[in-house]
Amino acid sequence: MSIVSYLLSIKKNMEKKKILIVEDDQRLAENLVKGLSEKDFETEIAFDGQIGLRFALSGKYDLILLDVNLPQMNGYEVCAKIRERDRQTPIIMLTALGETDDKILGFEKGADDYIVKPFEYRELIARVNVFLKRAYAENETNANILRIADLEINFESKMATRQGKHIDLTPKEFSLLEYLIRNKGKVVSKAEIAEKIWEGNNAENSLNVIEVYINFLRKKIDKDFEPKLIHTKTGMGYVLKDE
Amino acid sequence: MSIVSYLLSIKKNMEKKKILIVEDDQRLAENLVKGLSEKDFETEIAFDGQIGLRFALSGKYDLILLDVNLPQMNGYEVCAKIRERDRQTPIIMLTALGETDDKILGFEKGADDYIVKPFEYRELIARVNVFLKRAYAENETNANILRIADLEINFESKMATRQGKHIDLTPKEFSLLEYLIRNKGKVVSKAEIAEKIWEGNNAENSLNVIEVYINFLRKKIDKDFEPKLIHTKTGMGYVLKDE
DNA sequence: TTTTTTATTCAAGAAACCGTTAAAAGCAAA
DNA sequence: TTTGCTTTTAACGGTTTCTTGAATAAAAAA
Repeated sequence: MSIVSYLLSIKKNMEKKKILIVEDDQRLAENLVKGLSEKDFETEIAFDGQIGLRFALSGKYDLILLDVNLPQMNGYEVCAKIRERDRQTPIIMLTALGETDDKILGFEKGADDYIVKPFEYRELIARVNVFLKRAYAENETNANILRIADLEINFESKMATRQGKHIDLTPKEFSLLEYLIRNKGKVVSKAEIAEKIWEGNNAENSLNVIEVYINFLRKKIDKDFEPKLIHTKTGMGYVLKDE
Repeated sequence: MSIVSYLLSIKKNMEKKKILIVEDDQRLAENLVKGLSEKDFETEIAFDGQIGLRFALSGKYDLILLDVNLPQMNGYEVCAKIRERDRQTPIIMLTALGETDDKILGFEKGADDYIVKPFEYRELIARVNVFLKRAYAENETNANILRIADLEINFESKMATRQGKHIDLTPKEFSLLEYLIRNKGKVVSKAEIAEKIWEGNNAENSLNVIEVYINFLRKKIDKDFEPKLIHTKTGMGYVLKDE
């Protein structure tokens, strides 16, 4: 399989990737949005460093484009603060400064790449793809079974089994459980779940549907088994863990 | 922990990383070896594309530096052939060609980065570190953790542990403790805490809630342990320190 | 030492959050 | 259209978390 068709096959399987653009130059920001949308990325813009940081920490982006010269808080600072909490999400710095010292500073603060303006879109997009491809490849290592304790889900049959017993799941139940397994050990907030599984079109109020679905899942995968796998962290979210 | 000290701590823990240099310009190749050895990398050189490819496929390298203009087989071809077998190992292309088209071609063939000669060593090394850091971080479930003495808080599981014992915290307790740890060694006033953790909407009078929460924390993280970590500076505020 | 200020602790009520049920709404195949 | 299944909404009770005020204790000032 060629690299190109490999990339295409990835693109097809994945939901749209979300990119956060932190950039105060409105014209440039809009151009970025346009360029990235054409390539099927979802984008959001933050016009200053402080807002950018807050957005970035929401955890809903797959990659962050970060300008250096920003109002409120400069890009290096934003980058460092993001990295205090989140070492995962790729950060590409975007700036007019082309001096090596500036680049080194960016890398020291935890940036993954550093693109000097003016740049060509094609290059930007190529670099974005490098990091997304890697991030994606990591998770997808061996294909179609995910496990935790004696519970496993199978993507081909869209079924779960626990202690070898088959469990039927509806599509929503399946994707919720998938999300929880992919994040096992990590507390995921209802906002996060709404974002990823309910497409974010949920207003804040209607997080109740998640509670209901957690309840469905518990009945199916925890009720008749030990140990319980779904745990509630009141005020924070849910975790799937084996304890 | 700062990004820099984090990187250092990784460096210390890991065995030397092996880098393959595929480059026919002998002078440049030797300079690369020298520059990288200084930073504690192990290197091997291949002077043409075919040999480079054979070395690369041996799977023993952590990263590959790949020139484009090579005898026998050019760098794009080598890159493509490596990627047929191995999607993992990071490849950084190294070339005098700075045209966007060339870069795009490199990325299409599966390169991860593309550095244009002449370049500064510091930048090269920074970029090498980006990819090694990521490759390394994957394996180490490198959760985001803050520490002081034998106490740590984990942002993923939203739990604290002291002397290896798990401690459950409520959301407010967690963010208060986080704030104290981030400011360890520094006396933080109740006004400051109110501002950051209670959103400042508290009038001055009701600082009592903070005293109550400090008390909650003490019960959970200090009561059964030595040494005490939360200290009161009457009239000034609280400090978290190890003494 | 006494007084005054500041901090700790406790208990109880308020508020926010979660689990559960039932019923309505949506949807697709028969 | 009817049927059967999935998804969503709404309501209510129970639980956990948060806040408050008052009593007690400790520290600083007089």
